[in-house]
Amino acid sequence: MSVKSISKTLNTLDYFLESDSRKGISLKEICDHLGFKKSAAHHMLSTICDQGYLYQDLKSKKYFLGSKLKKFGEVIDLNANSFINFAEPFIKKINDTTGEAVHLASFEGTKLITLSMLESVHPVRVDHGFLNKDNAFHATASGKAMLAYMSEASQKKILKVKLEKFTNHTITNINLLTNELKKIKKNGFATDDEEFQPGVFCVGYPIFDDEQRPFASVSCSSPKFKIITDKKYLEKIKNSVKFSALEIGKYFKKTRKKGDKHAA
Amino acid sequence: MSVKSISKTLNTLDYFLESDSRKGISLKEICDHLGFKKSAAHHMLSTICDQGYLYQDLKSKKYFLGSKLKKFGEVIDLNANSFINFAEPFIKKINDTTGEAVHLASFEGTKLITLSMLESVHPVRVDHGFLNKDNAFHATASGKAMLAYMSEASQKKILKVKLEKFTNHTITNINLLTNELKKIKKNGFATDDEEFQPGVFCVGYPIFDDEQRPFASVSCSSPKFKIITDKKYLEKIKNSVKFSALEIGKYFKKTRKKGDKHAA
DNA sequence: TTTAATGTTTATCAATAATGAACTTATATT
DNA sequence: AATATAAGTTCATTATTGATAAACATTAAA
Repeated sequence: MSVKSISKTLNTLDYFLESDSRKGISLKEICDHLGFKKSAAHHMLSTICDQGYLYQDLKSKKYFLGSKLKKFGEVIDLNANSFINFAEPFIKKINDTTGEAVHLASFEGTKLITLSMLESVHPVRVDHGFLNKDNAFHATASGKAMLAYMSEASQKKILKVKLEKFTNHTITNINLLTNELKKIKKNGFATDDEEFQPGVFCVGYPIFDDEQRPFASVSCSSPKFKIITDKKYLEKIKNSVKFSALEIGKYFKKTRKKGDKHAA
Repeated sequence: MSVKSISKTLNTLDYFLESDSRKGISLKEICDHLGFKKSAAHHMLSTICDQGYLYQDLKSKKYFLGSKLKKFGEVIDLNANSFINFAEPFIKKINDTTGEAVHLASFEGTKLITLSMLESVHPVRVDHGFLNKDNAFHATASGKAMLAYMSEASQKKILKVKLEKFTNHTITNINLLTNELKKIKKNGFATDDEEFQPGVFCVGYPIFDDEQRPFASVSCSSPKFKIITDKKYLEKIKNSVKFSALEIGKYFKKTRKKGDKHAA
């Protein structure tokens, strides 16, 4: 069960993030885009403004992001940036050797998140930019690479949602997926054979923390036809991703302390 | 009228900001601190997690700030940082010459906000750190310096809330305050004579944007007894703050464009 | 100045969020 | 390891609350 007025509120904040809100957003625009009645929206926005998450310009009546939200960024930066920075050169290395798009992923609860990415440098490139992968744990190499090494309990929680069918190749059957995960654990890496986007083949390796739990993953995406026509190409990618995944994993040997979070 | 479930939600997010949430916060702790029933809190938190603003660790069940909140920081940084950076050396200059605490303030809607600050270097120092000044427009030199130069309509909106009495000197009568604002406009600067904190005297000058509207203000806080015992001290502070306020105002002559926000 | 459009307030009513109990899972203690 | 205790989750019920629509106010446009 979810609380409707909370969803609406957070969807509204999302809208400020997606659209260019620097010149403010009017009540009307918010209602039009999110399907709210102006009266209800007004109550909602007043409440949000009271708390300082948004504010309303006194003259134009338009709404702006409140500086309080900036503080969250500062707090979260403190936590996550050092890992991303550590990983950066190794992500770059995959990108340099393969020329393909590379993604560093992690997860928050049951959601797959993208920590950083580098795009393909090839003319025919795989461009999935910052596609929302929230619910694509089961359909991506990044997701499956982590999933395979999680406890059964964690797997269950993540997979209890309906497995969305992104392409004809997406594995939406839980049993088939469980088998796939076992295979991944045996092989040490995951693939995504057009399961998320047609024509795109990905290879993903898990990154383990100091307790040998999957904390993140790196993946490399390439056009499927290249994999088919050049058998050695897949090997090249696999080697590159594997190497970087191992190197990034060394982050935890240096810096992480016991009792930290991320105990999936 | 405000929407209760929204307030609760945002208060909850605030709690993550105030407390050190890096190791997660339990449902219990949230309930204890904010006075929620665990059942209701669970519904609320599930909804927030669905939207990615928080997430729940699969094993420990504790809640963490979601990386989505980081994105707000990035967007807002883009907007505001350049002004703060521009102002920084002039804030520093006041701090250097007086040794007292200096604040750069602005406002969002009807809320007074602190953009940056430097603490006093004196042994007996005025330490109001990051005291929440949301509702202290009427009781601070920063607030009054901006208020004095706003349109009547804007003044009215800001002052329609109950004027909180922080000290015996706080002006809580709207008529007295209106007179005070007129005097400020005539003098060109505002003072806070123990109106916000006992024993603290502040001087504040407004900073105008390219349309001659008050956009921000600088203030300098010193112990009241220094002002009393050394008559020249106040002049020294006033000169220093005035100079910096004027210099910071030059920001708008260079960079700001028409049609921007902040049309108070 | 009039009209249109957007934003704000209010009172009412149906929908929804809060409740407490039952249940499950995790943690602590013996 | 077994039990006890505490924390987290789910469910059905009911009262509260948030959505509504209409009236009102303000701003922008004609």
